[in-house]
Amino acid sequence: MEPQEPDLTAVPVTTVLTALADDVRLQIVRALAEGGESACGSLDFGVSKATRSHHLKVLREAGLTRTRAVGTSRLVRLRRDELDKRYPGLLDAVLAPRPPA
Amino acid sequence: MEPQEPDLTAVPVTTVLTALADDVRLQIVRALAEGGESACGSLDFGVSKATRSHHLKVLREAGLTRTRAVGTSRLVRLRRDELDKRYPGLLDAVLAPRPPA
DNA sequence: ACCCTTGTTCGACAACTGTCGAACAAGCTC
DNA sequence: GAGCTTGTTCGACAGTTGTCGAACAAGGGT
Repeated sequence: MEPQEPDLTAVPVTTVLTALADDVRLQIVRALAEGGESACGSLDFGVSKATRSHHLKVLREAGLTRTRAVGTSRLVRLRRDELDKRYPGLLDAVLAPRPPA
Repeated sequence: MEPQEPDLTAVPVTTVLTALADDVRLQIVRALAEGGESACGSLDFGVSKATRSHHLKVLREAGLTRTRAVGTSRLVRLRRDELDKRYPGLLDAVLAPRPPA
């Protein structure tokens, strides 16, 4: 049971949307979109590491990210290309900056 | 006590995504996108009317739909233009048909 | 070997969510 | 007005979710 990283065609849209529909996770995705591959530890958004680990798992299982272990760290990256292919425009739409009002 | 339909700028993205991240609601949105303004009653997707009413409320409060009363019915419609303006590409991305595999 | 760093997993808990039937409200039609 | 149609609201209930601290696991450095 290692690759908890599903094929995108096997993930329902609602699962992807659910994964994106959380503030912490959206911040993580945004950070990954802007900063590229990052260590889990650098993705700190004010929750405990247990909670962060949970959110990263949700993202991974929704097909949004890939994780690889390097030393004691784990590097996480967004599956941008695949996502853009299966959900054209989705990430752009979600991550786009919006006028505050 | 009119149904409240928030200004889109007042709705967090996560709220919109949460509203879309449900199978029944997604079917409703899809039906509205394809069929235009529809009566609540015509939006039957195998849940009780209480549940359907709940989902329509979630959509309305997320700024996705508008509702107006006509006789004993209520006509619901998608706030397409506003949504496309605030979240360019989002609805297109979510509603687009996807290859099954 | 020891410890420190980095993460994951394990309960536990409160909050939220989807669902239903029943009761209620408001408007048509007879 | 009586009754029907169309929806909403009100508990209630089970399931899911976000959160945490604590325990655990694995690697690296000294």
